[in-house]
Amino acid sequence: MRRLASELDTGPASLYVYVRNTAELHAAVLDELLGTVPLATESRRVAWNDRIARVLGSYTRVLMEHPTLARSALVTRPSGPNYLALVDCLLGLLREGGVPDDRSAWGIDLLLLFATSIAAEHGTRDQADQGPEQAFMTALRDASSARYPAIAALGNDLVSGSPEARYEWGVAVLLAGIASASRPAGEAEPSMQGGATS
Amino acid sequence: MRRLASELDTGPASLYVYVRNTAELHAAVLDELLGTVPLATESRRVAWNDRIARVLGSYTRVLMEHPTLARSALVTRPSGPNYLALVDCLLGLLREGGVPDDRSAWGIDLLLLFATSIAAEHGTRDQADQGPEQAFMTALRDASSARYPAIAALGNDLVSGSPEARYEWGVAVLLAGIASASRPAGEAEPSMQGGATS
DNA sequence: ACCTGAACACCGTTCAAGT
DNA sequence: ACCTGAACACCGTTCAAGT
Repeated sequence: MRRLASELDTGPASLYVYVRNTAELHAAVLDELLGTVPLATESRRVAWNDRIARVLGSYTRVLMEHPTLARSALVTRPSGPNYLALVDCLLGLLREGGVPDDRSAWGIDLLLLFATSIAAEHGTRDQADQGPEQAFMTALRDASSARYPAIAALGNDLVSGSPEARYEWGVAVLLAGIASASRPAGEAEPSMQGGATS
Repeated sequence: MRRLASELDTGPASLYVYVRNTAELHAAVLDELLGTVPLATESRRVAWNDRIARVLGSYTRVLMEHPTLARSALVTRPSGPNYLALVDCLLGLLREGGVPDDRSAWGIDLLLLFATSIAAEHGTRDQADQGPEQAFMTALRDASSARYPAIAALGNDLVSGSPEARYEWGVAVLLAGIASASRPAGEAEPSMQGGATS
């Protein structure tokens, strides 16, 4: 807020004429950036999974370059026009892939949550402290096989693979799971003791 | 920092003798809290998926009650003894379910990322402003069918279901996907142009 | 009516100075 | 050697006062 204000040569108070708080500012900026992600309406002759992976990848890349926005998007769900267009595009691709409507409705949340949280996690490390992911990795490597037998048994598998390969695999896992896991029955109409309503 | 310091009747500077920064403090507190999650070694005669869902649910519940820690865990990957015990337990359950080692090695990350980010997202809303999830939901409902055809086509499916039902389904999706999506070949040894190493 | 200076109530972190 | 008061450099948000 203060940085933006001084960039605009005013006091921070002036911003509150246009925006209610930081969350709303973040949401507005993010939606503006989302205007740049290409929605895969162009590419023909590409499998629907790959087109989803591509669109989701663009979204992830935008958030990766702006980790603050990713973290913000995680707590304040975006709902700007460009975000809705992204959702619409992904829903269309899932339908194209023959995923049943009720499954893609919930599945879209999973895909976007995954992309957003990966970006919030891995987003540009400011310092050269190489991140705490590495600390976790070495903790896994050094884990005593007496106390943590399963970790020790897995060995190098746990720390293998580039972040990119893991990301791609995550998307594949979600798509496979969304296509195969059926939704619980009787959730269309919330029950009398329902949780989401009111 | 300052709040904890004044709780301890000192200046905030004193804390830096025991802890390097806020992230490290958060990690230490979280690991302490994780000491309370019951690791499913007890329950016999329950399907492995359900036992995973149960353990992951306990983890999620802890984070839900401490949203700040959830957000912190998302950017600074925990690596304390109790977190490692949780990872070890989940790996054991996946193996018990017959999931191949290389898949469960990467799958564990997906499960924990999902739980952590759900908690960061839904964690105790401080105010009574009912959260921005609701704003997104109504945005979906009001989406013009001309601009967002796929959203309009899905209709009520998009906004159906309690958060709990969606969470449970998310875990099911991940487990189904992890079991079915094979890992990309040739990732065990990073290639010469590999990304994770160095 | 529209904008904003100045203040309020906070943060995390550092470091020189104390015991 | 171990601890810490006080300061530094920031935040987001509000509101009375200005034009």
